[in-house]
Amino acid sequence: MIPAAFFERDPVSCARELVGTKLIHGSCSGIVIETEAYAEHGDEACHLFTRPSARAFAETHPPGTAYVYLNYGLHWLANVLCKDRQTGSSGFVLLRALEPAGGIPLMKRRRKQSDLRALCSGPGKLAQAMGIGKGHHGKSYCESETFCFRQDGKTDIETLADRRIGISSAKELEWRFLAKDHPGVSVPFGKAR
DNA sequence: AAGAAGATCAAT
DNA sequence: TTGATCTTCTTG
Repeated sequence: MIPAAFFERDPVSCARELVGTKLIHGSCSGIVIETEAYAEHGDEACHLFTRPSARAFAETHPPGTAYVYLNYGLHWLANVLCKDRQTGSSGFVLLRALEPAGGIPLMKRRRKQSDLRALCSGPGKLAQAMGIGKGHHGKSYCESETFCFRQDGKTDIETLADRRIGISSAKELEWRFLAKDHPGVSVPFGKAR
């Protein structure tokens, strides 16, 4: 499994390098094909800028912890907490899309959706398909083989940087990372508004 | 106490 | 393009 030391860096590096790894939860797994970085400093879109509760969370949890929250009252979104060893500053990596790998029948049931392409092609869909929700908030991705990242994903992926999706501030930062030409991403390269 | 905004998704 | 649905934060 990827150790907590991996997340003791800035969130942009973590987000970029998570692309191509494999996310595991129980019997389900998928190759990470899209992520976004959110940083404590210089990023007004980050919850660490807008939400006191997120700052408290970052202070009381170690790097590699899941930060899971409900968005629009409907969708759970899964993040990983990062803390730079050098600077001490924090950030999050939002998991935005996977290429389904294992446990696909269960993912289809959770999503009520049989089209492989539509299973994990967005942060809300990904969390729903993988069964990640409220109960995972505060759990470490680095302590159990049944909830973690592994390096046995894909090594031949070319990763591109692009603007982030669905935010109203700090739109110019190219902190979304996606697998080049992959059909399973939430929004194709260059189509972010 | 009440209002607004929000890292989305599926249906129209 | 819109409605669904609720938590968090801000304002009064």
